[in-house]
Amino acid sequence: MLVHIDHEGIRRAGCIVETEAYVGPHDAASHARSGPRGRATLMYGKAGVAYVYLIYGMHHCFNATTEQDGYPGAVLVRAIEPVENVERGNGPALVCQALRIDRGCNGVDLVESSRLFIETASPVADADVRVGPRVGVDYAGEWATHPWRFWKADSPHVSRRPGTATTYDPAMLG
DNA sequence: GCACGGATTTCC
DNA sequence: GAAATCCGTGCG
Repeated sequence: MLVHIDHEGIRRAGCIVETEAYVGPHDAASHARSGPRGRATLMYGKAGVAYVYLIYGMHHCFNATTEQDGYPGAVLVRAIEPVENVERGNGPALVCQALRIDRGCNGVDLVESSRLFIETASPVADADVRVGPRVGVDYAGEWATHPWRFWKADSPHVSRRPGTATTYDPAMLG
């Protein structure tokens, strides 16, 4: 569950039901593809940090950094199931809109922070996880076909996109 | 310095 | 199917 407490102390939260992984310097779909510069610098830093960026000049996307310090990685939160003071969050930009997350949250340590963090609430069983190609990264060639999008089966809160679904196999993760 | 396009959403 | 709308990246 992703939790954000805004400037007025209002707590908003939702269970994460859809994510995408962006891993490694060679992932052509990742912002880290151009090296540890600019906004992607955070992806090269330590894990557990909020990476929030502006997309299409008007929408925000929230990521949590992953992997070891020096090796780039992040998980994009694409959808949440409303839990507290949230109406809808079926899409990366809508997640940020619903939780009032913007670039002011960029760089926040999700482990240490008391205003933006992730809680383990009701984990999704492996059997309910669906896997497919990432969305909106067709420009990335072969990397666009990697099955690095994960969502909760039959959840009405995942972003509405046509997607080839396979079941999740924990062994597939290297 | 400047042109180009995007990890999206919404409306025609 | 296309617009809305900034900023990082790439190239000069």
